[in-house]
Amino acid sequence: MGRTSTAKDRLIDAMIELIWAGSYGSTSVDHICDRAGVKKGSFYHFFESKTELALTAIEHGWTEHRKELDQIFSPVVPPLERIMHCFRNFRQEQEDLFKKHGRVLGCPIHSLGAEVSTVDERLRDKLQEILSQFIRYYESAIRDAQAQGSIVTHDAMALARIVFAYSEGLLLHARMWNDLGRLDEFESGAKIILGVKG
Amino acid sequence: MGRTSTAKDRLIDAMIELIWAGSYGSTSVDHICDRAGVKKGSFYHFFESKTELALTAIEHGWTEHRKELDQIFSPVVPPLERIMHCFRNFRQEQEDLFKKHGRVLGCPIHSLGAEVSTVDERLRDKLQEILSQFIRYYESAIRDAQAQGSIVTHDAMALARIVFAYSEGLLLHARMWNDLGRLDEFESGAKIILGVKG
DNA sequence: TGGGAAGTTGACCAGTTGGTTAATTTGAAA
DNA sequence: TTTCAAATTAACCAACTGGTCAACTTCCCA
Repeated sequence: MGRTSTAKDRLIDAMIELIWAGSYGSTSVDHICDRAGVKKGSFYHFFESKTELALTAIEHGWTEHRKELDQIFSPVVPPLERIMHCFRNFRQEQEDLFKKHGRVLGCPIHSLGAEVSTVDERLRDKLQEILSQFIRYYESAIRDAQAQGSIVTHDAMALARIVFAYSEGLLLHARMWNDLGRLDEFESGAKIILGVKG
Repeated sequence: MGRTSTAKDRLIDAMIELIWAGSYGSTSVDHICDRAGVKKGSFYHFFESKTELALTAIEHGWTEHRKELDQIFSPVVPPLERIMHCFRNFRQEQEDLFKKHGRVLGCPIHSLGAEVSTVDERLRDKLQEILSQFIRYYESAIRDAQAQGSIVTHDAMALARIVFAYSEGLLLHARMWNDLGRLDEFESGAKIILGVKG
């Protein structure tokens, strides 16, 4: 079997951190290796290319995040509460990152998407796939809310897309202004969009 | 006085195009020079650094864009029509870019902001400034709509921010999916957010 | 206990990065 | 027509880019 190693995971973690804190372009293979405590030779032992590691890292991050989302969006929870809880979760996550990095980092999928979608189609496809999955959480919650009568809409999907676009926009602003306060509007904004009072 | 030259403008145009079509990271000084038909020595004759050119280019692009916005958001136009017209204008602009580049490019300020805001603070500040100015168009239109009674809200600024975040999110999706169709929702989405029927 | 698969290492590569320089050409204005 | 400030050019730089490789070490498992 040969020896075992944690280098692969360390590389994945380093990649996620560096892209999130900076950008894809600002994250060089050397930086990744330094951060992970891995020599470049080992890097290319585990990954074919930088793009390949990015792909793996994104996939890995999403798989982790989905676990949380599946709990937050559990059908057991009242539909609108799911969405509000999700937003509160975003805010908490950004707060934790702020404590660690001294910066609001926003959503890595979107920041990365904005950067690479015209440049690297394999990354773009992967990011698309993740976002397509993400929006389904909103979609089904909104559909449930509609069925339950807590909101009124004739097009749950359209509403989900608005909420989604809105949340991304807000996260991006929080990153650009390095201001957690921007995320306070999350819930009130969602209520306005969904037409809920309170 | 010495000789005159258009090289500076050509560099600015090339920078805007390349960043918009790709990213800041994917846009090298050599690429810019090639595109502009300018030698690197001349580049550094006109600009201190790549960042300096980016700053100038962004400023220049915004100055141009503002001319259009000032017309679209003229107080003479009914307030909600201003916003709808602005969105139709976005869509038209993206359509033109699509014809030219074969890609939906989205909003360069946001794509760039997502990429560089944690990395280059001078660029970040400039982008912040532009976005802060932009949102004022929405803000005053919404305030006018409120005064005029065509919408009901107790916080025009908050509503403006929602519309703004939403529009950015949508533009980013259009870029990521390379799909102009995503921009069709612009007006209907804004109407839902603003609580207008139709 | 030892064989061998798996992980590690550092030296190496060619191409690109942002940026510099000194010499040269140009053309607007006096 | 001269002048000289401004523009152009090509050659150059060190640092860094993503990526390769052959030799070497480790340690799981039979």
